[in-house]
Amino acid sequence: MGSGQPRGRSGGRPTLEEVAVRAGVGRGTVSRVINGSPRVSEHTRAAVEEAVAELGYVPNTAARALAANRTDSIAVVVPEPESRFFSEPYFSDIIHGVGAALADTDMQLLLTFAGGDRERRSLAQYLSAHRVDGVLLVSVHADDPLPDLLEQLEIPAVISGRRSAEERLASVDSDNFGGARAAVGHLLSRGRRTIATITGRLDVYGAQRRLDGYVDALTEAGHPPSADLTAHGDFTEDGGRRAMADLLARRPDLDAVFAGSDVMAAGARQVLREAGRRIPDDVALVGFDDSAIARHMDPPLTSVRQPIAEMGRTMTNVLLAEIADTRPSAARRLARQQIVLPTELVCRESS
Amino acid sequence: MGSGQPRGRSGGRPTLEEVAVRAGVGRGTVSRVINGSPRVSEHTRAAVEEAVAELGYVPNTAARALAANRTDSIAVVVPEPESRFFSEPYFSDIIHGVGAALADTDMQLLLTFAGGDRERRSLAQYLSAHRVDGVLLVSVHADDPLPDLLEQLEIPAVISGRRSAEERLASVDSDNFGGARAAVGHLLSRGRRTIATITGRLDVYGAQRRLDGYVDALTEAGHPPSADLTAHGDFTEDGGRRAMADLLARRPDLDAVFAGSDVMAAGARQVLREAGRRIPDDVALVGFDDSAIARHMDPPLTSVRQPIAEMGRTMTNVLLAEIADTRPSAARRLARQQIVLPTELVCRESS
DNA sequence: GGTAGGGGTGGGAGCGCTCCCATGTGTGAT
DNA sequence: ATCACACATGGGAGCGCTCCCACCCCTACC
Repeated sequence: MGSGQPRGRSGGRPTLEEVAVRAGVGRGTVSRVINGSPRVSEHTRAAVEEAVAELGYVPNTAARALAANRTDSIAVVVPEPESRFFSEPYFSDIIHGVGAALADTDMQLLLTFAGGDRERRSLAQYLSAHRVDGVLLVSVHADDPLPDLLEQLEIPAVISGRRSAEERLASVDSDNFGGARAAVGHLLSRGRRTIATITGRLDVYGAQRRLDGYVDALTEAGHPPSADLTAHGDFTEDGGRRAMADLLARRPDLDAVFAGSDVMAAGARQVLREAGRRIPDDVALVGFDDSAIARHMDPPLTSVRQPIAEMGRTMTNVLLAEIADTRPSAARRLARQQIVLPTELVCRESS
Repeated sequence: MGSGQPRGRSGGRPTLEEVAVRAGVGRGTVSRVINGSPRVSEHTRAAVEEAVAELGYVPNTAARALAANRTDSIAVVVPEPESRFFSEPYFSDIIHGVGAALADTDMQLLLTFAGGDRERRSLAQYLSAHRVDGVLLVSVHADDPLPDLLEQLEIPAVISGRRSAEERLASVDSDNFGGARAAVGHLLSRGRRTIATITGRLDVYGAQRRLDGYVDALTEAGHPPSADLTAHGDFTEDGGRRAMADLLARRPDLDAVFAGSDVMAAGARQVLREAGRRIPDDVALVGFDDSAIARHMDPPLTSVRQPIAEMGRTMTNVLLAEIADTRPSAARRLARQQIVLPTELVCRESS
């Protein structure tokens, strides 16, 4: 593709020039009005705005992009092959927030997929061509080369979550540590004492932080966790099942489980059932994400809610600010924000 | 927004002209090579391709769009306010398919939201400005003016599902009728005889077709359904609850329920539970969509799977074909495709 | 040997906009 | 009245590409 015929040369959509003629002013003046420059008299501005309305003028983006060397669009990069990503509402919610934040602007949202090798290459090329003003990176792995490429190209970018404690890019994360602490604190307050945890992939920073929060809450309460109460899942339901089976084998006396995601909690629930443990009577269960699964599970799952849509909104606003920032790149680099949004424990019947 | 400074004028990215100089040919020739025109000698083509590779040349989209009056991008219009839309994986899956189909092309994917009135207006303006080559319409209501606008502007468009039996736009739908028939047939084959149904909003064509399929299957089997076995939901969980309560009140003897969506089935399940009916022992339950909820429900829900990602892929291919079609618009109008993709019954423990 | 014809090629003329410099035009200070 | 300066305005010069016409040269045919 990429060829295709030019379709019926724009059935006479009005141009800047025509607006100028109609309003009896010069092109430059119309351009100033369109772009909200203050250097136009009130009277002239009114005349131009009238002409714009009469003609139904809409600026041609391509021409503007060409002349001004900006695109008025940002890209969301989706690490597609992870089907986990698509099977959870995370993606939809982030996009939801991004869309909301963008609604107040003229910016367009581009969706790009960084799935296979080929797609990654063409994405790199795409970014090198500066075809977007900024990039939103969703769910990036620690070893992804994309953030470095963006830094090198000096393309504004914001990452959801972060890759490590010292993230160089601007980032918006949720308080995984605090959420985990709250979840475990809740279990403690319910009288549970032998609290196990199922972690996500620990090369994902957020998963590590959830584990940290678990350890911290228990330690603070004077019940430092023994190592055999921690099992590692990989964010999948099956991983949750395996981890739960391990835990039961090692510590049949456990009376609560904090899972690093709802999906893993779903797997754990199944194994607990099969082992004849009642939830929450014998074992309390808490998840993370507060996804649809949590509400529909039997019993409904207590879970830590992340403000995902708000993360999307915040990411977008941070990105727009970076794009608008005209200071030298060194200053911009120093000003990069690291935002952490609060999480919230949603109590249901599983605990 | 929409203003913002031009960022560091393109640190010398190579242009067509520079490639031409390097390859020792004219601009026109390079353009021909880039666009795969056959009117270039093998020898010249090789020289140009080498120069392109050496310089790392990437065409400037804005310039191309301006000169050729095409954008190489398509838009997916998302009817955002429907939170139902975002809470189900439908959206993600469609996008997934669209992305896959687009991976083979140079087309870009734009996401536009048609939420509030303001957004709708700016979308209309956006489309009027022909800023995309084509549009994918997802989940459109029967009375939405957008499709008509698109037709009038002669912008190629494909709709997911359809608005009525005689859809004027090209469309890709799943076989709702067949899926419902299969679901009901399955219940009949399991010996159920008093089969009720909970419909979605009947102004959604697909919901009507599911009801039609239900009626058809029962009629064909010689058990034409009585009217009191049909209750109307609105695709929400709460609607499912209410409909189920109605049904139980009217026909306490029912032994199976076919719900028009998994979410409504979830609501129904709850009411059945509370009424002391065991699933599937007393009442068999079948849903529609095969969403994550179906898998995680207790007991896991038998459901009709729609090939959503494939719908996205197919829609995209149909749209690309329409965009490439250069015949007069009357001929194009006649050639609009109406595609129906098969559905599949996924049997689980609820039936 | 002359004349069509065709494939291959170069480059002018825009596409519609922004940027910026040059040119008014009015104000206040000198 | 004179100068300086700010503000408002017009329009030339591109931005990088595609389209298309003119041109060249070579083959084929008369």
